[in-house]
Amino acid sequence: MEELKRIKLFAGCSDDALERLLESPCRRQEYPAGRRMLNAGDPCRALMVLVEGQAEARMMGDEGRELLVDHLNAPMLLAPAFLFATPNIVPVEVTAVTVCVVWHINREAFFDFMQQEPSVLRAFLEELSAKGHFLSGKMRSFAVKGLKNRVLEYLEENVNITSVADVAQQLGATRPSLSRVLSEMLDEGLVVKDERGYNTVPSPDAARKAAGPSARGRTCRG
Amino acid sequence: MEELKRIKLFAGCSDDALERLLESPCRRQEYPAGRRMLNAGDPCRALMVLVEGQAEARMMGDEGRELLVDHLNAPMLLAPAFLFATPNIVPVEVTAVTVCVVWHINREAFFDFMQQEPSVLRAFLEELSAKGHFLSGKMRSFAVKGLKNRVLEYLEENVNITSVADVAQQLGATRPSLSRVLSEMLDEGLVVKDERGYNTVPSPDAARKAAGPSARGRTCRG
DNA sequence: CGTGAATCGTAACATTTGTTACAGCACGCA
DNA sequence: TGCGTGCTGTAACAAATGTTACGATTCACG
Repeated sequence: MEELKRIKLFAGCSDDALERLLESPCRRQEYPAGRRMLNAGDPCRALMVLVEGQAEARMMGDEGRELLVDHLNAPMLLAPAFLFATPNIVPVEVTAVTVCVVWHINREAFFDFMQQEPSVLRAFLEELSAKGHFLSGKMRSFAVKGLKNRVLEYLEENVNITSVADVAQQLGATRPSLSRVLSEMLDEGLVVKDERGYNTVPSPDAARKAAGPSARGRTCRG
Repeated sequence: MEELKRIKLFAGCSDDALERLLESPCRRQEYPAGRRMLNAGDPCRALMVLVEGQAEARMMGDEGRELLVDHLNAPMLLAPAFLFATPNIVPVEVTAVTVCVVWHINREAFFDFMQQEPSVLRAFLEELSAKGHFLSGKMRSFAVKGLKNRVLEYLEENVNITSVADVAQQLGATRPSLSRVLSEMLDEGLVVKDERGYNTVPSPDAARKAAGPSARGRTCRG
């Protein structure tokens, strides 16, 4: 239960309330590194709390395409957005990267628990909303942005690109394509490259200067 | 209040409970056809219930690209997934197609209301989960599917394609591109065209036969 | 019956991204 | 040191999609 108290969802509730929740059918499960914890299409009938370890969420597409959707680092919830969905299935597969510890908490017990604990309800709603924000941002990136703009977005939201192959999976592109685009963006002065990998330019002015006056004010797509 | 009772969210709660909710700061607002009801970037501090009319949710991208994300037909909630989000902003713009009537319900009052009414809490969680499902499905389509597969997916989830220009916006493609792809899919026997527009083939066997033996078992990507 | 608006199909070309293949380079290890 | 391994950059070609433009069709309306 000390494990569970580390997650934001349960930060605001009392110890005995949490203990009462754990009297419902729950289980604590360990997964070895590399083990698949959720398959795409699996039903999701329990609240899954990753309390230890790191995992990855991947989405499979036609023709063998694959997308690394998210890095999951404890403590956090797994697939909270699909717990109360109909049909009650997860669209991603979740794989343990390191050894993982996951609590499975009975859904109906958790529902009653939320109704009694305002802080838990609030936190869970915020969690779902964050997921919605995350997913709509991803959708926006893939639907209405080119690869170059996805690269810029990635560099704004993350740190340097140290592994081109890794980031290519997250951006839904192939490694050679991302490598080529990064080379072009280097020429255009949109990114820089140092011993720590690719990164955004230190100052926007430098970027404009490097790209030349003719490129001023345009977005990067040609 | 009779208007509000038509929505599934409030189907399971008593009349006087709903009346107490409406004693909090609420307002009922009418929008003329064509009026923008939510702008991308707007904060979302009230639960918005579309009780009358039809609207559209659009997402803008760089370089003038635009995506028709969803058709909104009363009765339904507007942007429920962002009500409890931080940052509390909506990523889409919502525009009235016909005259629309929208109730704005105080967020905190609704929060307390959910805590007292299990059926409302359950319905709201299901609503958020459905949104998550919807968004992850969209993301999947755009990230790991080609346009032809998006067309097939659209035809499975919807009716015939009667307006190429309309559907192109929903699929994140240009009208000429979708038109070309539809022509190719006609040749390949993946879709049929009649007086009601494009549609899926009546039976999968017919599709395989039309595409020829060499195409058997392959996904459609050229 | 004409006419203008809207929609559609289509063609030619440009841009983006995928595919495949290969060479360079760093790094660990025998 | 020498060798294999993994990651990267890059080139040449293929496929997918965007861009622009034009003609055909339909349909409401005068």
